[in-house]
Order: sequence, then structure tokens, then C-alpha cells
Amino acid sequence: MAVQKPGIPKGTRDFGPEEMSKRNYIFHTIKRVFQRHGYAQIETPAMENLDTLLGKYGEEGDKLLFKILNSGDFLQGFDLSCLQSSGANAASLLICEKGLRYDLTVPFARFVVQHQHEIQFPFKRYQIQPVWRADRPQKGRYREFYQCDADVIGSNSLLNEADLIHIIDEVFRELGIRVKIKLNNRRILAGIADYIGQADKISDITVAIDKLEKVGIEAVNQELRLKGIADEEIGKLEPLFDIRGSNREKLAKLSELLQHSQSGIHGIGEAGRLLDLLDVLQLQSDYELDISLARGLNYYTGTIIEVKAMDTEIGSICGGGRYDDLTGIFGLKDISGVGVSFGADRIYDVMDQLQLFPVEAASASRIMFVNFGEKEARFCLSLLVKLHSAGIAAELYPDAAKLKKQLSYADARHFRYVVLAGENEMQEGMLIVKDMISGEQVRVAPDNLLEMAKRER
RNA sequence: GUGGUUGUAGCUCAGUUGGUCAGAGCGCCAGAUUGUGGCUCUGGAGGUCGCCGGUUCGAGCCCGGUCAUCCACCCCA
Repeated sequence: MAVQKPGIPKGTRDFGPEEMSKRNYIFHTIKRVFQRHGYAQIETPAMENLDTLLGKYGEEGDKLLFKILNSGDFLQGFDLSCLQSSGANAASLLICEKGLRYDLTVPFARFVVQHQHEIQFPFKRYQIQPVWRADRPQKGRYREFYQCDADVIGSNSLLNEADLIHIIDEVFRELGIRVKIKLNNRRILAGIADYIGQADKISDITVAIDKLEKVGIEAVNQELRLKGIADEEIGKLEPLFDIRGSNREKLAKLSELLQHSQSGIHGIGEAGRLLDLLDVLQLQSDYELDISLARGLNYYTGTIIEVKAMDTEIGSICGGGRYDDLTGIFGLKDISGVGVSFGADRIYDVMDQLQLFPVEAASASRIMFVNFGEKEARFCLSLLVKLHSAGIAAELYPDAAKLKKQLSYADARHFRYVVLAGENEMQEGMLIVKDMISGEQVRVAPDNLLEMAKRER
């Protein structure tokens, strides 16, 4: 039999030990901030029933769902002719009833409805788990990646938005990433659609103007034309794109332009009150009202948030927003939620690029005992037990290999200290402790090793 | 789903118009140092040049196909 070439699916990655300790540094930081703000952790299964997932992310989103083939004889009673008549995608729904989660928000909404009687509202939860998208991978885009979500459900208060933005500020401050927080409100976008008389095209309009910064006004107008919006109406949008100045000034201009749109007025009011709250928080990060911010997920209804790292080209590293009726589809009406999602993998890429990881993030065990043979190893083992029970990370090299090899190993694994207890030392009743950074060696009595290790910690 | 890029040693890559073109650096192993890592020096192992086919006296190089990869678009963390 030919040997298999090892490999993993496109867009997925292995994480080695050093990578993992850096990733954990990110997860721990985010977790700590979430907990400080009173969010409680939950987990949900990797797979959901497909009907939980379908239709929540728009047409594009549905296509990007990984579907799981039913077990057993799933073709029994399957009409093969429908494969040709309705296409593979439609036919797949007949033989797949499960799918991998696409984000953490929709499973959360499902969780809330299913457990509504065990939950105290407003319910604040966080969740750190992988999600999967059958996208074509590219820079900063993976098919399996981790999201770190915090959501509050069951409260309309803008204090929740403020709290989440506070969390964003704290997380990126602790990680050392300079970010710009962009804010908008879907109701303002709806107001804009009203304003040009195309309320039903809100989705097309927002997707188009989302690209304003990236592709320029001409390309946006072109796209709007393709979506069937008249030149005259496009012309009415121009003054909106021209809105500049401080957040307040932008809001004032918007109030003028959108004064006849009820949702526009509503959204402007919300944005204004949110800005008032943020002023109190004295955030370190810049935050900015950006009316070109749209965000693709179509369950958002109010505030929308996006965070970009300032010193790299990697796209958005955190996003979120308010969704007024995500639980409605699962049978729990009139419950509003708001949440943010940190993209751990992109945050990793940003920090790696900018070399923001502290050195400790990659460190391993502190102490390694050299193995000189059976008798010496037994002696070291007895010392190892004491270190372990004192909570000090230490290990004994498992084989009596050449000293050179053992030291190279200790070097490669970044041990801080190496303990040498060979025949000579055992006779003298002493240990040699070698500092792997300075190269210095000191003689230490076995009874003093623990004290020394504690001191050096 | 659309367009493009690149596939040569474990890794990063060089290879000039098809004719000593099977190479470098790093890593790995061994030795200089029979109980001392990182630095230095010396030596060594390791590749059917992604895969299949075609053109040719001759293909890593040209052509076709295929697979993989990365990048961009769509969309998104």
C-alpha cells in the first residue's frame, strides 16, 4: 500500500505548541475582560440542525454552510432524478439534516429560546468556539476559525452597546493593538433608503455603500445602477457621502437630510445617545460614526459595530451589532439582543505581524533535569515530585542520552534552568543548576532546590 | 461561484534562450569538545524538480491536462 501524503482540508490549520500558547494568550485576555463585565460562558455543539442555520445569513451565507451528510442509508427513498432537476444544492438538503455552525450568534439565539425558562434576562453570555464557512480561503480568511462572542439578550438599553464597546476598548488595550471603532445604525441606513425612495432596496444599497472607502464613489454608483437604482436617486445619495466632520456634526447633517424618515430619525437618536454614553467611558480607542458601514449579516437591525486594526491591512478583527428579533424565528418574540464577536485568528495575525506577543506567551516548562542513568533518574524523580507539588513546572529528560543532546533539547524548548545530578554530584550530595540564559552554573544542595525555584519564579 | 499566481531537499527559495542544472541558505545528523546548549569550524545524510501525458536526439525549463497552493473578486472574522 502506498503511503498517504499527510494533509488537512483547505483553509484549516494545525496549531503547534508555540502557536497555541500565543493563541491562548489572546483567548485568556478576552475571557478575562468578558468575565470582568459579568458575561457567563456557554458552549453549543459544532453542528446544528440545518434548519436552525438556513436563511439566517442571506443567500450567500446559505451557500457557505458546511452540510453534514446523514448517517446510514441516506439514499433510501431519494429520488435521483431531482439531482438533475433541482441541482446539487437543493438535493443536498434532502440528504443532510445537520450543518456546521456558521457563527455563534444564531446558535445562541436558538439556545436562548430553548432554555428560556432557565435563563435570567437580561442574559449576558460569552462563547469562544470555532465556526466554519465553506468560503474560498485567502489572506486572513479561513474555513475554520474561532470567534469570541459576548452578547446581551433581553434588554433594549443602549447601555449594553456601551458596555460592549467598553469591552472592545479594554481587550485591544490589553493586547496592545491600536484600533479604530466604527459605528453606524441600520436604522440610519434604512432612513437613507427611505430618503431616496428605495426603501425595499436597503440591502443592495447598504452592500454597495459599504464599499465606498475601498472602491470609490464611481464604482459604488455603478453597482447601484446595476441594482436598478435610477441616476436621479443615486444623485440624491451624493450629499450623504459628503458628510464630514465630528460625530456630532455628522449627526446634525443627517438629521437635516433624513428628517422625513421615521427610521432615520430613530437611528440618529440612538446613535446620538450612544455617543453620549461613550463620552463618559473615556475610551482609549478612537470611535467614529461611519455611515458607509453596513455589515453583511442581515439580522442586524440597530447599532452596528466594526473594529479595524490601525497598523495593518488585515480587515476587520471584531464586529457586532444589535438584532431585534433573532429569537422570533424560534418562537420567542420581542426579545432584543446585541453582541460583539472577536476574530481570534485575525487578531493573532495582526499581533504576529506587529510582534505584539510578550515573550512569556511562548514559554514552556521552567526546569529540566538531565537524565544520567537509572539511579540518577530515580533521584531526580524524587526532587521532581517536590517541585510539582509546589506548583512548579519541571520535567526529567526521559532517556539517558548524551549530555550534549539533552542540553540542545533544553535549549530548543526554552527551559530556564537545567539541573545536572550525575554520579559525581550524587556522591557529593549536591546538584548543579545551570542558568540557560547566562550559562552560569551554581552548586545547590538538593534541599535548597525548591527554595531556589520558588525564588526564581 | 469568477479571475489570476505559484508548485524544485524538512523549511525559504535560486536555477539565465530546452544540452555537467540537481543547487544555496536555514534546519537536521556526526565530529572538533569520551559530563555542558546557544557562537564558530569541518564533514554527512536528504529531492522519480506536484502528478499524467505530449513536443524533442535531449524537458526542472516548452505545450496540454490534472491536483494542490496562494492572491484578488463576491462575501466576510
